[in-house]
Amino acid sequence: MRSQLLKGILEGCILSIIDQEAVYGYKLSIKLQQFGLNDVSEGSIYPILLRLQKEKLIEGEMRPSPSGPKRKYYKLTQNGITALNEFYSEWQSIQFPVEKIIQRRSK
Amino acid sequence: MRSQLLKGILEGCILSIIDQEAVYGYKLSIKLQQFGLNDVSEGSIYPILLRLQKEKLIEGEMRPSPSGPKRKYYKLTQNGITALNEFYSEWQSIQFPVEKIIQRRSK
DNA sequence: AATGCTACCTTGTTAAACAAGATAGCTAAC
DNA sequence: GTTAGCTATCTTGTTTAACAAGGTAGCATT
Repeated sequence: MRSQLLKGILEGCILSIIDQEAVYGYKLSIKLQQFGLNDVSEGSIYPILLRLQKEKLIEGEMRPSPSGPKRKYYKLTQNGITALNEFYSEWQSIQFPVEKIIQRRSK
Repeated sequence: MRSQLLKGILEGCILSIIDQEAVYGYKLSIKLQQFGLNDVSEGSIYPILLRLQKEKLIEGEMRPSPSGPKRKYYKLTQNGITALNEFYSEWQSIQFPVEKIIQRRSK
C-alpha cells in the first residue's frame, strides 16, 4: 500500500485470518486482497509471519499441496489467541476516537 | 501509545482537528486526549506539525497568549484540505476491510 | 526443456512514533 | 526578587513496521 496507515494493523489482521482457519502465506496474500486490503505484498507478509512465529503467537506446519510446492500452514497458539484479543481492543481504542475526529471534517 | 497501530493515522487526525479550528500544538495534545487518543506525546505531535508545515499542508502564526508564552496557531492550506480528504478515503479503505476481518474472530 | 504458476524467503530502505529531555515565557506566592 | 509550577515549543536518538525488489525452487502442462 502506498499509505502508511496500515502500520501495526496488518499484524492483527493476519492473526485474525489465521484464527478463522489455518492458512499459508501465499493464500494469506490472496485473502487479504479479497477482504479489500489490496497491494499488501509478500514482502510485508512473510516477515510478519516469521516474526509471529518467533514470538510464538503462531506455529507452522509443512503440508504437501495437491498441485505445486509444499505449503506452510500456520495456526494460532494460545498466546496468539490472547494477542488477537488484545489487538481487537487496541483497534477499538483507535477506531472510535478516529471516527469521532474525522466525522466533523469539512467537505 | 504502546501500540504501533497509530502509525500514519495520527497525521490525518491532526489535519482533521486543525480543519475544525485553528489550534496550537499544546492544545492539540489535550484535544487528542479528549477524543480518546491517550498518551500521544508532544514528541509525536510537534514533529508532525513541523512536517505538515514543511509540506505546506498547514501554516502557522504566532499569537500572544492571555496567560503564558506565545502560541503557534496552525490552520489548513488549500493543499491541506485536499490532503485531509485523501486521508479520509484512505482511512475508509482500511477501516472497512479491517472491520470485516476482525468481526469474525473467535472469542 | 521451456513456460508459467505456486510458494517461500531475504536484503536494504524509508518513514512514523516515541521516550527523554532541553529551553524558555509567564504568573502567583512568598 | 526569586522560586515553583504551569504553559508552550522543539530536538535528538531509537525502535520498529512496511515495502520494493529480487532470489530460489517445486510442480504441471505443453
